[in-house]
Amino acid sequence: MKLSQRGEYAIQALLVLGMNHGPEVIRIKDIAKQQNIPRRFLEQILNDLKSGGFVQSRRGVAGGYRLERLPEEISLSEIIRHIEGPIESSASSNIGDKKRNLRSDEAAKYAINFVMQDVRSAIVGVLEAVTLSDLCRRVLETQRPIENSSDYII
Amino acid sequence: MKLSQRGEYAIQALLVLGMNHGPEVIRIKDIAKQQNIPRRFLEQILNDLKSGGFVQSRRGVAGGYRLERLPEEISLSEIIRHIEGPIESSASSNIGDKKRNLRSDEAAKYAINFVMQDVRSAIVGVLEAVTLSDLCRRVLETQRPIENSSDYII
DNA sequence: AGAAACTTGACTAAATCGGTCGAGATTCTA
DNA sequence: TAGAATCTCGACCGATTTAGTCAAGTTTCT
Repeated sequence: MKLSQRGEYAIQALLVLGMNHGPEVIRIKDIAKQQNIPRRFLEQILNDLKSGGFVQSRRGVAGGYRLERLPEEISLSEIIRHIEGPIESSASSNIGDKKRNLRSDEAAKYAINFVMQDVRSAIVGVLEAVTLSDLCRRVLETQRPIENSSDYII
Repeated sequence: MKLSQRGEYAIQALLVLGMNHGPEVIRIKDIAKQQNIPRRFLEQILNDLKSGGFVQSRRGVAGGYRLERLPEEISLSEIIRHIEGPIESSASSNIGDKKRNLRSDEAAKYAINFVMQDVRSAIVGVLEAVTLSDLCRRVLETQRPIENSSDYII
């Protein structure tokens, strides 16, 4: 299970928008700079996220992006499914429910597909449980681990 | 999580060898025909499985392949790991244990990687639990679902 | 000796990936 | 109302990966 660069960038961008969640809008340029993402590439990705209903945009000189939904209501599985295509491949539905009189290669593929379906369920299970705001929290913890630490007295 | 064609063929081939497990050897040609796999491509794959210690080969006119290990002792995770490369990407180890003073893109990547690690564990968990012989059993069930069925009386 | 099989490594066509680019549409501000 | 800043849309491109082919071997049986 490898997350594509595109997918990782998408989550990074959403993470920035999630960290600065509010009515105001953030420019592509700033996201690109902060997260070190190629700007033109990020344009594509944000556009895609917009058509997926994850973000809103404002054009013009004071334009930019903001989240369209609450960070608590966006799960990683949705993001990844939209950006990388469906996690559960539809290949299984070819044979699907016949289950009888299969050629031996079909029988083999069917059995393999059965366990791959379990794999995909497991993946979705994990990703479903993690929201954008969960991820934001983790970033905060990572970035400010020193506050309230006892060995930080002058 | 998409299984590559190569990976699917590999499992299909092992499945054939698992179904006919014994001292005798099975020809590439027959596996290819039964599973409808391009013969030249299958040669490559079986070779790869051989170097991975999954199968043995015999050359010459009465040659062919057989399993090197018992079907009960070959897990899907091993097969897939060998044929598709490691499931757990090593990308995480770049940052890994610093966890402090990260640039914001590093912090984001770190958080993302954390959950992806969970995803990979979940995948491995499923694949680890399924052996080749489990898969063989399933194929048998699929191919002969009618035996002992009450509506199969002449 | 010859046929039948595996072995090895190079090769190729097509798809995907990561990314760039140009030209346009919108909106703010002076 | 001009111009600058910003998002928008779609075409394009080079590198890598994937799926598969091929040729020339080597080994073994008969």
